[in-house]
Amino acid sequence: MAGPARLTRTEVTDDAAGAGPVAPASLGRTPRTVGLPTSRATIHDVASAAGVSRQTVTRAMNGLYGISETTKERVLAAAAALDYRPSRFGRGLVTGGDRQLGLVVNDLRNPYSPELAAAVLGLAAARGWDVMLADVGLAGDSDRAVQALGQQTDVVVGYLGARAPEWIERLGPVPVVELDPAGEVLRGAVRIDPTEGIEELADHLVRTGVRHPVIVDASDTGRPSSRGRLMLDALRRRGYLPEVAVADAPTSEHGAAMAARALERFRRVDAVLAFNDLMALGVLAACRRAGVDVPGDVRVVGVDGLALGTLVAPTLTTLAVDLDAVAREALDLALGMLAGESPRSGAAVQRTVRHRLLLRESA
Amino acid sequence: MAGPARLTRTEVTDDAAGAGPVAPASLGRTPRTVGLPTSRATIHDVASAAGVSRQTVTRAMNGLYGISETTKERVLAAAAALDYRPSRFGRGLVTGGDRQLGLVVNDLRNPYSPELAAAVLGLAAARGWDVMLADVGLAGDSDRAVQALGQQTDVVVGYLGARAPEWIERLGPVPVVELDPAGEVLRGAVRIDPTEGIEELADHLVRTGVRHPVIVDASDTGRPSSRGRLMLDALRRRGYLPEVAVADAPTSEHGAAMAARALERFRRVDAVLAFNDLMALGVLAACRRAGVDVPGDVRVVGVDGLALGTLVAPTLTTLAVDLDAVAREALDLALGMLAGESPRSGAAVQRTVRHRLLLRESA
DNA sequence: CTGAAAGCGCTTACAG
DNA sequence: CTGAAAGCGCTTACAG
Repeated sequence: MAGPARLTRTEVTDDAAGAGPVAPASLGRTPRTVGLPTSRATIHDVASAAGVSRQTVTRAMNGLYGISETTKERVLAAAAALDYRPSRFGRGLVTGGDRQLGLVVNDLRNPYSPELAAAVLGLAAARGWDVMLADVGLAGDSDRAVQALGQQTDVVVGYLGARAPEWIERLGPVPVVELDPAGEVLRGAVRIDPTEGIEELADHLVRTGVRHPVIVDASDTGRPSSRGRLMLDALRRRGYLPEVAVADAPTSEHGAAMAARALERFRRVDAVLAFNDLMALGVLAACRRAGVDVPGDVRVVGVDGLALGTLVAPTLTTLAVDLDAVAREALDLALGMLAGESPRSGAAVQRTVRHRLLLRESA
Repeated sequence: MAGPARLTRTEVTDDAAGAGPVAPASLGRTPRTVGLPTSRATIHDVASAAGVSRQTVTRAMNGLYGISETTKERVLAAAAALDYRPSRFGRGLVTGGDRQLGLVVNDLRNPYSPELAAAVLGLAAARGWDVMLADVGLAGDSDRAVQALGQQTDVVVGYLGARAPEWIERLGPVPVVELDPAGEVLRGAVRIDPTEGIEELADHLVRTGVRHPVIVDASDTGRPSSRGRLMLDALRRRGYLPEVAVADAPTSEHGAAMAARALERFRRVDAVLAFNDLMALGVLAACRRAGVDVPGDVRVVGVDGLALGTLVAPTLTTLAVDLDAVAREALDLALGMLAGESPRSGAAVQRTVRHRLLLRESA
């Protein structure tokens, strides 16, 4: 595999600027019309340029009735000449503006995030909402990103993780719907509950004759995750004594490494339950390298139900979460909070979406 | 593989509302304080509730100097009691507000989109910009989505595809930077040019002794894409006579289907160049099913450089795009246009980022 | 068909 | 430390 080579070679073929001498600071902005202010044109500028009043400009710009074709054209021409763009603030102040939804994801590079975002975006678009996105895994200053989101939007939905209490405090009165909350629910939340799915899975393992399952877990505390503990419980109740390995991050690399070690140490392993699909993909890779057949020798199961799981061979059996349902419940909750059903100091409110066993080829 | 089972079972454990009798319409919103208007509280409401003037409220809310601790506390208490949130429009009108970047992606479920979005988001966050996202592949009404984006943001960046001219027209004076433009550049654009990468790739195929390459292309016109034609040219100039198959969408399924057919019809195929990584992943799957070894029997190459390509076996050789560079050039261009370097009627402006051969295991 | 007035909710000088 | 005034850029009634 090639190393991280420098990929960039950028050629600039900038047709417009950069050729002539540098203009003095006061002329830094190309003046479109002599004598015009350098800042953005306002409705006022257009009105005086076209020789009409401000509300005539409004009529022309917004295609309203009650304006003659000729004045309309004159106004539009003036607007175009001035590069006029109505201010979203001026307009929003009087119209109320579009509803805006702030979506917090943890890392867009983790394939789970875009699948969730797609679900939220689709639903939001259908309702005429705009969506502002913040990635707290990517942003250097995630505090600022979250705060900005709160200021620019009507409601915030997303993965707040361990810092939820702090961020919710910072967000103040903004309605917040946490997705898959880690701790206590302060405002609104959509829980994603694997309990039943794990029971289904455990039954499936028994049914298919698995004898020595292993759990490849992940958590940043070093101790098993709650999901991992549920898996362990479900297996123990069925008479299994599974090993549990805990990685400090749920990446495919960690999944591969832990699976490789498990295969080496416990020759009789015949099933691996991974914390999520990404780790399970790593497990599949490790099996391949070790010459272990999946699902013949070892069954492999992930959690999340990513589309990604259908692109590999064998395709990945998984505890799937219906992200459209998560998005639906989240927006529904958010709308309710916005309407005042659960004010700031009101009781927390939550919904639950359950994982479901999605049998594909790997188990 | 399991069919599209219904994944959702949603249980509502809504703690707050829905228990008591339905309130009459006029009381639909829980009144926090008797006699208060049902709409959102304004700075005015807080001022009169706290018995101070509006700018004292501003001071308290924004943590400014020149306010006594006691009045500050009183104001903050009143604000909390009223669930007061400063209006983004009122504030934006006077402060100018945060810069906002509108990002247009084509389909968040295609792994290319989130990788691009992550790059743009990271850069935007570093500069203190907010990002609004529109998915024109997902949105029912993509026209509305694009227009809304133009109204709410300072600049629009993204994949406009075939409808670019129409949307740019609709966006009016909003600075627009197209990514990988399909047609003529009307405003600003970052081109992604595979020419050199394809030459590199063709040389690599010659060097590794490939004799019978096949191109698995995609385009919605039925005719080869420009990328496909470049591949064909490069191979012909080296004495190859490659078959070209054109799918109507660049999906892994199509990649698999076309590869399967090619492997069946042309037994001597020893390399497949796919339109993109997603198709190449399908090609890998088809090879596996056909019992064909990659890269031993057939070499497989994609285009894009998705992280996904490292999760499969063998890992995918690809013509990679440096999306951080794309994002950087796009924001740079956008900033320039915003500063007035390329006004509406000015010359179009563009940059170029080149693909680069990224050798992994599959070729 | 067009314009003078009022006001949306906030902040920024400026007085006191 | 606090408030009266002005104004940000727009639209919505209301007159003419």
